[in-house]
Amino acid sequence: MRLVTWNVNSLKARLPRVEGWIAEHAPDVMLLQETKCADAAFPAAAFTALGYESAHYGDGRWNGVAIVSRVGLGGVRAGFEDAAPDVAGECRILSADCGGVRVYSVYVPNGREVGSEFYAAKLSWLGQLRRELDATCEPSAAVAVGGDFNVAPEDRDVWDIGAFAGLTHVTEPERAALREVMGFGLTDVVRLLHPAEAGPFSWWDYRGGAFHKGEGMRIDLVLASAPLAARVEAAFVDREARKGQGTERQPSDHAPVVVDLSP
DNA sequence: ATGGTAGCGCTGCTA
Repeated sequence: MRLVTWNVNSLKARLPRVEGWIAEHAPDVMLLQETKCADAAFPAAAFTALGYESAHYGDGRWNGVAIVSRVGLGGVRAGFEDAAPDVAGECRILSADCGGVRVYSVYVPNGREVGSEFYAAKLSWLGQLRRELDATCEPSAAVAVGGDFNVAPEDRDVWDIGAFAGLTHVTEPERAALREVMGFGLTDVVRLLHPAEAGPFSWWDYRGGAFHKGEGMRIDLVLASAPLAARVEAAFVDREARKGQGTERQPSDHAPVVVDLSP
């Protein structure tokens, strides 16, 4: 089973690229983030035409998450089961059962500035994610939590840690909150299969030619429970999908993260 | 050089 997570930065703007990527890479389950559309505008028919079921949770201009599957799609839950008041109201998590795996598509808040109310909300959201897992699944089952975490787990997951002094995505509280999520019993499977290298990065700023300068970050993750992590045959970032700046159809600023699982 | 790009949508916010 091929499981993919991809922050598409507007599904409307990216649909041709997403369709093309599906045709070329034949994913079984795709976790999408930043669809930037309302449920009524979600292009479900485009996925149906390709042989996929889909579910979406979005309310308009920002955020929005989706799950697309050709191996079944049931038990869909939009949002947190028990949303705390400080994390309610944004469409950032969607979960479902696909091919025997409980999958979560997550879009962690960016945090904006360290110390801001948005930064506090990001830490709170990650805490809520851990509680969601505790309440809705078991680490002994096949569970995958994939998405844009907006946290670089280690210093080597950014191009130059010196450039991040005082900035979000690399602070210890963010990393500690991510570790709390993983403490549920989840393994970062790209890191599992790439134990010694920097990155591989999954996001590059649109500005300043960051992609071509290698100035990226690894913030899109697939976290798997132990039974699922044991099935990982490959885990990689498709950098090709980040290319094509200046062409008619722009790429997302994120590349797909691909995980291949044995039956 | 306090910039830059992309998306949404029409003014400025978000990333």
